[in-house]
Amino acid sequence: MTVVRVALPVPLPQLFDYKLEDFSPDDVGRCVRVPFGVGEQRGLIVSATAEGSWDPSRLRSVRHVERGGPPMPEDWLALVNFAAHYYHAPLGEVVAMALPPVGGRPGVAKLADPDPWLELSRDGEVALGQPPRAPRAIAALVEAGHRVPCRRRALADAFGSRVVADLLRRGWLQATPVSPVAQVTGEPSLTPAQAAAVGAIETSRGGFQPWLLLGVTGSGKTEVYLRLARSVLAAGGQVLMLVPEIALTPQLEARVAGRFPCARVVSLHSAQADGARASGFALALTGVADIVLGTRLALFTPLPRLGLIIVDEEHDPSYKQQEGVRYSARDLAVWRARQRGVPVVLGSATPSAESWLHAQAGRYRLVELADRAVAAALPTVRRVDLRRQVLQEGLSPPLVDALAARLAAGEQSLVFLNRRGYAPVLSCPACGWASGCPQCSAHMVVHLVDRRLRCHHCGLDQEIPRACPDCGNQDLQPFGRGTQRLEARLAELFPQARILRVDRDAVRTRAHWGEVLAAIEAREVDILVGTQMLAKGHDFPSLTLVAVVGADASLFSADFRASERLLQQLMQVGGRAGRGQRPGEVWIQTAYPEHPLYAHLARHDYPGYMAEILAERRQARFPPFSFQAMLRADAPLLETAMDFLGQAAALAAREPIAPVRLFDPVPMRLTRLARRERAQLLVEAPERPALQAFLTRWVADLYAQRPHRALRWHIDVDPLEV
DNA sequence: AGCACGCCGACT
DNA sequence: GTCGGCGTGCTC
Repeated sequence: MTVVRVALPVPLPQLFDYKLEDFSPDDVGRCVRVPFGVGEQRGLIVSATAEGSWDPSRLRSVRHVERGGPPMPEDWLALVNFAAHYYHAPLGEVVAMALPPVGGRPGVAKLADPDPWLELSRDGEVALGQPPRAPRAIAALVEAGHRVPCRRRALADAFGSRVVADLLRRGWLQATPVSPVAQVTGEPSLTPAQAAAVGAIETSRGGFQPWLLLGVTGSGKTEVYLRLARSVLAAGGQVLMLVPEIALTPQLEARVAGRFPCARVVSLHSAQADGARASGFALALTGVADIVLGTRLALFTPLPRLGLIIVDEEHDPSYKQQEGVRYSARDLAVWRARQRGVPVVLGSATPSAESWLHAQAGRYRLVELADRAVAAALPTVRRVDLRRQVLQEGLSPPLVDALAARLAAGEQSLVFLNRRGYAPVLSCPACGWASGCPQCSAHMVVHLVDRRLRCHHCGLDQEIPRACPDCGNQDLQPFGRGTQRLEARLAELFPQARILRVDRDAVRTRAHWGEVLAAIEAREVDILVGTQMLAKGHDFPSLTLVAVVGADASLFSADFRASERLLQQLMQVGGRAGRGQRPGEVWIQTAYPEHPLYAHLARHDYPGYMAEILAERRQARFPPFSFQAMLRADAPLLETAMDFLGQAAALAAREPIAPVRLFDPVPMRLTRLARRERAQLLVEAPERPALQAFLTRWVADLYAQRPHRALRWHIDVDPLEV
């Protein structure tokens, strides 16, 4: 009789012990179904003990152990365990998040390679006869009778899966091991900087080493990743490649798969069907997958042969999960690399302040790709001084002229405004009514395209009122500007131009996104109007002008990370310009042309501005010179949330906590969200261990509280928004 | 988080 | 007489 400790997806900071009659040691890491309360739960065995801490007479029995596949390996359990401790989340919740969804559990069959390399023998050729709809390559293969490996799926497409199954049974077709780098296609020559970067990073193969790969947009970071991947694959390793968003993956996916036709490339992201995610996970777990390409959740992929981790655009905030278990996939990637003794490459043109400081301190090694691989020069940055311009619908005359010039020259322009909708608020000039969201402390945004008012926070969607709800005035005015309004204005100014708006409202699906990219590439668009969707990693070779509208708004934000983020965003979107043969220009409309951020941007001096940011943060003792955690609480009434945080502060004050510092509980900036009032309490410490030690005690105390039933709370370690 | 138990108010 | 409000407590 063995007692197993099971992690269950319940918000309780503990494991649950169960009896397991026919336990075998490799059941550790397996999923189980167990009785829990009146119902049943699915969980994971994380350890086994001779006797648990629980009264043995009250133990219940495991109902079912899922023994259909290999258990989760020990290093994977250590990873989720670390994440649970570091982020102070219940292990069961971390496990539930890290494993693929239940509905898509792969069967035993899917654990094997679903599309293996097969080799056709001479005998097989005879039996096949004339394939009905053979692709040319396979037809040639059959005619020549060569022993050339090909994919099972390709053969099945050509001859039908029944024929292939029959040939396999007769032994005329055999599975053959093929090196993932047996074929490598489309390697261009490397620039000297790329070659140097690859050479440098390769010296660390086979051991833990974080690298910060600093490469301006267009300098060819991806090529460096692919070269590094190649040598890891050749040495029998697996590569984990993280990218910020799903929208980016189809392009990259195609490029990776195209480069290594013999490698099994698996992509993982949250938009996938459960089954696809589960089988990708299984292929990685069984060591079939050579390259795993995915968003932050892919960090939790089990990889028995892991040889390299790549985190592309490491500064991107989407690596931090903002709900549930609030983990940073980038930070965990570095931990994972250390755990497995492999290098990790953090790539960005605009590294985060955190990574930049690590590089300066020598904890990460810095490699730089200084030159653009695809274009001669970086774009010229111009600042349009708004104090000397009369704006018309948000556009200054010089900017309009610049757009007109590009249009005349047959070149593409992009107008960047990070605010979707027509106008951020509808208001009544007569009585001052504004389109406040009834559920949030925010304004409902005017969407003129479909005549709706929408709250961008809770999703509430209403018809635009014909008259003021307060005074009946029929002349309601949209205030401010969003992408829709900008698009409308541009259409007025340039009736002959083909204008395409690209934001989350206009581009809803992945397929649509692909069409949009294709249209831009085919030069079927003259002027793009878009949000940050357009800012990320796409090559638009005919784009020569990027115009930034309304950037000033985040220049003086209360969030200390706002300027870092703005600079990153502007450099990213500016990097879209001039990636073809022609040089690009970036125009920025601003009332503060002398602001150091714009000045550094104009000089393409990221390190220079980063030095300023870091000096300010050091002075103010903000991260990365201090370490933070945020306790957030929400409830229907603000008072409930504030009371809980007050109690939490009192708990902390029971013993001396220096050097940890607690701030006063405050309502969040967006206090009301979806009918819940939110407040937060910031905790800060000069060192991570001090913060962690405090959090461990504090969170245990918090779990022991019995707060108001409507109250929800969570801890956010290393919060991005303060 | 769920879910059951339990103790008080206005209905068929 | 009961349906149902949500306070309280528990889950190996």
